[in-house]
Amino acid sequence: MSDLLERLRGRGWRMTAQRRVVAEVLDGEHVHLTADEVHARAVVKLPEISRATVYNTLGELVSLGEVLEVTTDKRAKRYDPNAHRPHHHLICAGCGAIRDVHPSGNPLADLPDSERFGFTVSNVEVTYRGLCPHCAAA
Amino acid sequence: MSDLLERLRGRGWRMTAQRRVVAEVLDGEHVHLTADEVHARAVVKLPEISRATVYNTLGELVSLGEVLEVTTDKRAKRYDPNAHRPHHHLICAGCGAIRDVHPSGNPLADLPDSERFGFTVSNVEVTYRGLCPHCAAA
DNA sequence: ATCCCATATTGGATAGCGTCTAAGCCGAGT
DNA sequence: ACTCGGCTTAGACGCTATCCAATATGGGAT
Ligand SMILES: [Mn+2]
Ligand SMILES: [Mn+2]
Ligand SMILES: [Zn+2]
Ligand SMILES: [Zn+2]
Repeated sequence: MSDLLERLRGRGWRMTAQRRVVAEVLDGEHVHLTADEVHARAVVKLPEISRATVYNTLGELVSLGEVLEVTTDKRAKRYDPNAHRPHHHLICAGCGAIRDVHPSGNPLADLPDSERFGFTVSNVEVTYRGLCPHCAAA
Repeated sequence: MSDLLERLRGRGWRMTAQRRVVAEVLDGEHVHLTADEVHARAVVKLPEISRATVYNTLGELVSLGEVLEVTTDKRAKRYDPNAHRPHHHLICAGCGAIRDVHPSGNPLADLPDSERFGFTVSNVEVTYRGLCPHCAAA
């Protein structure tokens, strides 16, 4: 993701201060931030950036395949900068902590043709749920 | 799910016209309805039922393990009456159609200890995405 | 059959998250 | 420097879900 700005420029993106700052926030920590969390961090570097622009930019990054959306519940969507290494997620039901995980095996191969109903299946998301060590102790 | 009312009564549920109607709606079609879709169908049989009661009842059925919540995107949660036979979901990115699927293999077993980070992992959801035959043709 | 009250229901207010719009701004090619 | 199509902005808006205080009722007790 470090050369994200180069790739985006190469795709004809007009480079603006706002887009640069959003990209920097995502590049900074490999965590799963909500749009408002991204906005809060962006405001530190560019105080006048608006929520709408953060939403717009995140949406574009998702369309370009540079960032993944993670929808784990009915609260805010989260944005995952780790789009280039396939992985799944492990979520604590107590505190909401999210960890990247890399299971062995390929769930796509586990779906037989007879269970595909003629669909063109292109993608699979696996979400493990449980309790983190801290929440399990409580 | 046909003896759902019996099971609920056995658990000390106070039986009301509203709860009966919500249960009947879920029992009727094995599809994945939103809360408002459940409400729309319930109103046909009990015109004065409120949205709040539908939300309350669905939440209770989820707590009791009789119905599952399916969160596939940032639109409305869907309620799955097929809670007693484990399965996963296949979703069309075009029209949003949802199908139950039964993959072979067990994704829980595919998550090695080294990828569990001390979590107590209790549950796994798999969501396949693609295009249904109709949307793939368009 | 009637009473009673803990529990359920109700409509409307409220909140969270995201999208949209109209007006002004600005990057970058010329 | 000029120009213009794309970008940004603030705030309005929409959808989904929850909360609330007032009212109604299921069903055990009498
Ligand atoms: Mn991730
Ligand atoms: Mn299902
Ligand atoms: Zn936790
Ligand atoms: Zn479709």
